[in-house]
Amino acid sequence: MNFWLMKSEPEEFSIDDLERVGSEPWNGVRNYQARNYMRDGMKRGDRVLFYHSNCQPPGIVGIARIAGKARPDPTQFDPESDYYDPGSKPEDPRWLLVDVVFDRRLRRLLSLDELKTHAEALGDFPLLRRGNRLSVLPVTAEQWNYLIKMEKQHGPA
DNA sequence: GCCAACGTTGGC
DNA sequence: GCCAACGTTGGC
Repeated sequence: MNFWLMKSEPEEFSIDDLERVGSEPWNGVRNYQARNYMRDGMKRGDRVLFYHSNCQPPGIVGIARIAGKARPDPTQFDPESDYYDPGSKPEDPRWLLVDVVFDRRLRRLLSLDELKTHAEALGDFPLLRRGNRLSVLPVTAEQWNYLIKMEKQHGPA
């Protein structure tokens, strides 16, 4: 089993939305590296840290699971979609999605600010890398366990 | 709203 | 294949 962090802007799709719908096709990923993580790295049952980005405060808010292996993202073939890609052929889809299933909310927000204060313990945590903009990031088992321990402790004042 | 970081595009 | 221009992300 692998661990991941996936970003979402809560104004677009929040952990509340995921809890309500239960499962969401993660469409619209149009970055090759993120696609490759989904295609090559994700399997049914993988665990996901659900991260709220571009909001105040940004941070990890919940946990989700991956429902199954990546499949073609239908929005790439829809001319009406913001994610339409006229260069992608149905017989050779360029873009993939995975289905993300709600697991639970965190007991408390693990804010980006707080995560930064644990940068040393987290080691090379991709979210904290300078200039990182990827919406799908790998997380190690050690980082996962550390973050879950953080969740169970009291946060900063 | 600003802007640093960085991916993509397209002219050459 | 280089690289300048441009677009997007996302924290601040």
